[in-house]
Amino acid sequence: MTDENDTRKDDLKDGEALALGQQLCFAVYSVAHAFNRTYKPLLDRFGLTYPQYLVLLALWQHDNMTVKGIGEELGLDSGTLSPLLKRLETAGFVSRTRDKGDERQVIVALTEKGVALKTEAFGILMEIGKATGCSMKEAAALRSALHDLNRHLDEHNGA
Amino acid sequence: MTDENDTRKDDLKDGEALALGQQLCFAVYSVAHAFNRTYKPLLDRFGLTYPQYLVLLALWQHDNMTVKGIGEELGLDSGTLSPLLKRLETAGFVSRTRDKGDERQVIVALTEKGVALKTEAFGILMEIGKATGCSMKEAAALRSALHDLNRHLDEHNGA
DNA sequence: TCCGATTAAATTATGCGCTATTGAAAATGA
DNA sequence: TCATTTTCAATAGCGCATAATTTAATCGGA
Repeated sequence: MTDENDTRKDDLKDGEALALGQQLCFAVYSVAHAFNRTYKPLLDRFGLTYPQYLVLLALWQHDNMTVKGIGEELGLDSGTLSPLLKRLETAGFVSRTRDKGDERQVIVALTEKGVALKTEAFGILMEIGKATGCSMKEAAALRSALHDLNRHLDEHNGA
Repeated sequence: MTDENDTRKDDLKDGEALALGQQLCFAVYSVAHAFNRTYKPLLDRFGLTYPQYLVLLALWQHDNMTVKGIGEELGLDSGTLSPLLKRLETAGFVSRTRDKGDERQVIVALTEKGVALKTEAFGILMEIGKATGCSMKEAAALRSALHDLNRHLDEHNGA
């Protein structure tokens, strides 16, 4: 599959690029699923899904965000977030109120229960870091490589 | 968030483990989405979705697989695959026939159109490898690190 | 042979994610 | 001022992902 007659230097041969792109995207795909499966049993105790947890993570770092702000943070749009946030509201973790100044905007804020969950979740979710089986250094390097990859893909897409 | 009084050696401090696990899982989550967005416009030309493409990739490497076999390859179960394979069948890329020997099993095979797509898709999907912006070496290292991570997470889950 | 257990696939229900559309509120501009 | 454009959120429709249930076929032992 990689026997193309392409002898360019300083660049990927076409076949290699194809094979590698496939392997890389599939590896990312698999790991994303694996993370999901790892988090699920832990989050089930709180009645949370993984993306819901990501939204709470964002709010724990910076409370009172608009839907758009959360979307930019996580790379999601309102079509995904609106129903998700309603479920978080129903579950009592966040409140959704229209901004007085600009009534198009919905401000999402943590409730007391949502703030309390941060402390509660800390102890339980800690084991994920250990489940990765990585040393600090490895994990940091991997995270950095993923950020670079993300940036390149975004450039290729959006630009 | 990381100011725990934990001074263990040779292991992650709790706070660091939490922060890193979060950053790592979020980075993977983001890159998976980014890959999806990158592939989508290319696959749209063939009327394929990303997971459908992954199924075809598996079949291009090894034709005539059972649903279970495909599921093991991709980490998906019949709940995901059954409707997906029906759509691929409707689109004319694969055929689904019961095994003569064991009628519980459904053999998924490429049609002529499905085989032809491999050649056709090659040229178009090649640019993904380049979109990663990685050198061969970087990509290979990243893929390897992801495989390790996947293995660790799987061990942590299934054991 | 018959009965129970196991296996394979499909089905159902819930939730995520994207796109496109809608509708309302703001900002812009003649 | 009034009309156009832009922005933000919500909604509907499609497809993926998982768990739980259902149905059917195979295999094993009495």
